[in-house]
Amino acid sequence: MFKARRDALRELILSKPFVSFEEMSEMFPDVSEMTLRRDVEYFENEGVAIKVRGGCRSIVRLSSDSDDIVNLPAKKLIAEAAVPFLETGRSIFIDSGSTMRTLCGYIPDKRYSFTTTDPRVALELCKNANASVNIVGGRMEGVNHTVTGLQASRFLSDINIDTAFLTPTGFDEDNGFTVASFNECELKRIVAEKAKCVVMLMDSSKFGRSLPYTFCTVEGADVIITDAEPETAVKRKMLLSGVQLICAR
Amino acid sequence: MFKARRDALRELILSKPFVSFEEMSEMFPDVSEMTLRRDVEYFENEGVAIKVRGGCRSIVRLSSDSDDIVNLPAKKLIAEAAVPFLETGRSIFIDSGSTMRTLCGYIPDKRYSFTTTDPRVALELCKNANASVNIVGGRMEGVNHTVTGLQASRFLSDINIDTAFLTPTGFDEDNGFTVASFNECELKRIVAEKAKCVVMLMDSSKFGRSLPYTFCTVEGADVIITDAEPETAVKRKMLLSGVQLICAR
DNA sequence: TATACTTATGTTAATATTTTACACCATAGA
DNA sequence: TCTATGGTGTAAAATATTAACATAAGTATA
Repeated sequence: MFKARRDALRELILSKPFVSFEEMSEMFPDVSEMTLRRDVEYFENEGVAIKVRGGCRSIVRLSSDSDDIVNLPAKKLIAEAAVPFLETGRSIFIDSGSTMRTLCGYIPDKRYSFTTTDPRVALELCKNANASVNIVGGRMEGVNHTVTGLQASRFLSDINIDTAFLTPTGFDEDNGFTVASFNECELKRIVAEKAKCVVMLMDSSKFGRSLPYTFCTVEGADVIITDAEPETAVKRKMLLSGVQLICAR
Repeated sequence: MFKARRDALRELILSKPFVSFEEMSEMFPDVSEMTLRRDVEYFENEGVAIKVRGGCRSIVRLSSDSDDIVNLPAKKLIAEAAVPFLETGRSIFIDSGSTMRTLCGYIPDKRYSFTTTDPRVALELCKNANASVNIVGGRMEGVNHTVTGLQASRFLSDINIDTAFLTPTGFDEDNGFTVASFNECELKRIVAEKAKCVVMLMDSSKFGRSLPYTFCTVEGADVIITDAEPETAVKRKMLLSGVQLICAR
């Protein structure tokens, strides 16, 4: 029955932003590519996906707010590399920012339990029917749309965090991971300290930039995911600290 | 300068769901198709459009949450009528929902102090540089994007509310203002009880509908703003309760 | 149960698009 | 002025998509 195939295919498509015909063929080796093409055409008519060269993209995964994210291609690579660190049944913290919003598009619809300080991240995550989404309450910063303040700190102190996905505004060897605002730093620091595993997502434009407030040192991170090799000295320091360094490309 | 071309092209792309390379070439006969291809690639990286066979599609025209608000004209009238009840220097609560999102567009940029349960409302309010915006923390409901749960209740109990702008899902004479979910009801009830002034925004489609959970009675409201006269009996009851009834038209 | 009919699928050739690679030109900074 | 950078054009090469027809598998009707 072709219905079963379509259902499985739909799930695959909904689970990530892009699926190639190659992947589909791998998943369904017993039907021809032409059939899969026709399936995709069907999904396009259904409004589930749109056909692109080489495969298709799921509509729900297209981030809705088209505010141009700088360095989007790098962030996409990083996001993809970060997905394997998600674990169901654990408490996962997702930071604020465009890198995290990009990540959201790559998160499959499984029974994850999320907490975030970014309302836009929360909205994206809510598209996943199986996810449980918590948003941290508090004062919202007008510019970067992150929640901070006393209420936010209190909120966080009440919950446990297994894995935290964080992003800095800058990073260098001496000061570690830094941000521009005190409040934001405070929040991230709490999260970094509570989390059993800190996964730092950082595109290469952050390298060599240092901002006033450090929320985490190199040693404080467990995993660093980036899109380019850092300088040798920096790299050595990371590896000596026992950090797992991933260069997505 | 290629910038002018890109800007014009961006506008074209944003104006409709699909633009073919043919159309683009027609619009810019003096550049090669290859250049337009490269432009489209640029837009794809920017997150503005996605390449498809034969041209490109604009992301804003696809995004799933370009949710058409039902009965928008009525909601606009109601929103406009609600603005005079906003006061600077007071703690203002804004409910979740499309009526409230409509309201946001009418709020002038003054030194208001807002608290809301709706992340989309929060994002809208943040556009006002002078506003102070607080978002209630807690569990986010996937469907209607409102925050509820124990954390949310606790959050609310810590703050004062002067004026609360609320919306019901249904309203009738016997049951008052009702909603479909227990958690949502719980939250609204807390707000309605804490607020010194309850302003109920309700388009006429809510009349005569009754849902399982009542969060506020007619007497509990101070102002009711709607777009059509309620039945005489209902109207009499409202006026006898000392409620200020406003029919925006 | 047999028959016709619809629908899903496979195969391959024809077609169209996309990419690649390289050359060229203009502009801006040294 | 030289050199580097980035935008652009051209055409061939690689690739993907479509179209057309053939076949199988269900489905409905007599």
